[in-house]
Amino acid sequence: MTVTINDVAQAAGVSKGAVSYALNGQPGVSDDTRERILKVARELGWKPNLRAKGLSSAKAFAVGLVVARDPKLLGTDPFFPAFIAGIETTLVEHEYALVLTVAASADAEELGYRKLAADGRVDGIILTDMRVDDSRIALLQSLKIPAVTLNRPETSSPFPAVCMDDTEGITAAVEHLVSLGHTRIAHVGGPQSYIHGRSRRLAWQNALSKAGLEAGSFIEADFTAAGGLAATAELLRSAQRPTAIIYANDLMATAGQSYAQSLGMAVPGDLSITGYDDTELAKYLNPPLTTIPADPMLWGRVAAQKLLSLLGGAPAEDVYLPSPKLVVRASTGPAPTIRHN
Amino acid sequence: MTVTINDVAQAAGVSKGAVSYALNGQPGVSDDTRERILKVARELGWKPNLRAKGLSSAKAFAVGLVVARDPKLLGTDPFFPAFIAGIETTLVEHEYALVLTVAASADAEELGYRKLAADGRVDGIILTDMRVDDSRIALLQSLKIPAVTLNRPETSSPFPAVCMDDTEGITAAVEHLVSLGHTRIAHVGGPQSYIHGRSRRLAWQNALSKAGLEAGSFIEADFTAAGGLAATAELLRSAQRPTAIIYANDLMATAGQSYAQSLGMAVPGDLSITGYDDTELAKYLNPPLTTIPADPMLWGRVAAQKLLSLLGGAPAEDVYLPSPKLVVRASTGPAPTIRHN
DNA sequence: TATGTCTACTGAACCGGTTTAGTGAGCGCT
DNA sequence: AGCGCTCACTAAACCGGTTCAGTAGACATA
Repeated sequence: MTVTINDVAQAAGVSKGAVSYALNGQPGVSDDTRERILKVARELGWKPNLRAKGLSSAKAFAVGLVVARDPKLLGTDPFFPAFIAGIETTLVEHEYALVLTVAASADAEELGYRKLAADGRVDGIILTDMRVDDSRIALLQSLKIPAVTLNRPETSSPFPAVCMDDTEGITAAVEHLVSLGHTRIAHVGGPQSYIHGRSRRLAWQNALSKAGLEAGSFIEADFTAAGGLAATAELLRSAQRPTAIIYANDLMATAGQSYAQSLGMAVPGDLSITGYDDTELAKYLNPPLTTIPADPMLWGRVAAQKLLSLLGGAPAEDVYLPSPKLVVRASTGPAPTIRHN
Repeated sequence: MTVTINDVAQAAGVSKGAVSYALNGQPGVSDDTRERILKVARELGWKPNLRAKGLSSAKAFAVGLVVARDPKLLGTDPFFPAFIAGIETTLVEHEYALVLTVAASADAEELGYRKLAADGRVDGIILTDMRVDDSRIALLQSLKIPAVTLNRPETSSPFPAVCMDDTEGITAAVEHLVSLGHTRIAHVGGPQSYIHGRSRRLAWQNALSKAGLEAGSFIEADFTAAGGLAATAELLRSAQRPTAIIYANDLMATAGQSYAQSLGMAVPGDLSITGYDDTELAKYLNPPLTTIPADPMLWGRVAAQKLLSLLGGAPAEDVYLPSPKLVVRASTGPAPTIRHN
């Protein structure tokens, strides 16, 4: 049936061991013999059996990703698909596979990691959506499974981090709005338990104070359209109605924009809006959305590279990716001169 | 270190074989012995080694999914994430894992399937986005790997199909628009090389003729926002400008709606719009989008169930899921009485 | 009592690789 | 010539399960 290492050994007139050495580039065979073995293997069309390799070398040749999201909301998340595509571009080059787990609850998430480890499904894991005080770091340490994190967590982590600074983009958004004359710039953020939820809020806050403006209104939402709408409604209802809102992602921004328009407000005439992610839809909205690209493909590609090199024994050094730059479109404009409230 | 079957055998005072029989519920051991072995295994905290199991039983305990999409557009696809989540809900219950491959080109896609098979990474595969004359069916047959397909392909396929009829929803959309007085109902479809691209167009076409209307304008787009916009532009430019457009997915509908609005048209005053998918964003748009839910979660769950039962030796019978019903929102309304063209 | 059958189990082969221990040949050195 | 060393390779153990062939003992049957 399928050709095994034994067939190759027999055909080449050597032992299994010699074949193994020859094919793994290890010493123990002469150059002549090695070449002969390789030739025979090629002729026979031999492919190492991954399962056998895995058993004897205690490796899985796969990396894992656990996506913890409400499955109903997962479809609207522009990050993961592209992120996974990025991971894949690296993995295919190294004969690795991606094992994906989706977890709906925190318990399921932990179980997901435990199972991947216990079953030896993966050799390493990519941790995304880092949280403040993230318990997964200790978990993976106790499971003795290597990992890389997206951005460096605040708690000490032995795992290398692949970092992409989001403060620069948010800061640029604030400065852009300030230059347009806005003074009431609100922020609709993601959950503050996520470090990217926090860092975006802090960047917004700092940029405001740097511009000499008083603290703006902040509402903690949840990255969903529903949450973005609710937050927007609350902001527009308030006495100190903002003239611009910086959203922590495009989805909330889009929902907010639609909501404002449904109230009869003009965007950007009455309200300027910025998002984060630069989803494909952003430039096709009416008006097109000013936003900050997240480049999840690149992030995935580099994270996988880092993980593989870590598995290969490389030191656990952080990687820094270029900060994404603000993309200005038509959802931001000069601050209204006449106040509507 | 980790406890193996040998440890259990030794502790229970029996042979490896007996332990294997006992733990797999196979005959060959008495009830007394079986119970004793199970007890010892439990006490020792034994977990079968998946790699060893895989090697000796020639199974991977995993199923595969190859997603063929332009990675840049993948993020906007609401289908896959939820579909994958659905698959997962089934797999976790059966100790199976999901191996995900992302392919950017047709070549990469075929290579993806070949690799999954050659490496024995998976025991079965779920085929999505079925195409007219889909070469993957023959490919998987030649690779001797079981599969299930989403909807039944037109070419003969030995694989069970998990079917969700989309014609009923599209038909309902046409009828809904007809009842609102529309007579020029256009369709912006997906690539006609996909069976769901075709079936939606045919459903639209048939519903029109059934309503006694003349054939409407059809434009083949590509399920992307850019494509939706371009198609909409073309339709609105034409002499026979439609008063309603049925889009094959929400993304194109959203882009089309924004475009029409940017031209100063009112939705639904001047133009009624329907989508397909019922993405989370749909109900938060301005106006909220009339659309047809796709329920990818359910689809994924059932597809995985079907695949696992197929792997278990069950016969390859098709499964039929309930047809999704049209969700009417504010993007559809009475046909304009005064023509703008 | 001799024979056959069944049950309950053992020992070993097997899956297809990796790795370790061991061996014979060839070589340099004294 | 004799010693030790390295090189190139083999045989076998090993990873941790499954499964097949064989066997001892209990029991029924003629």
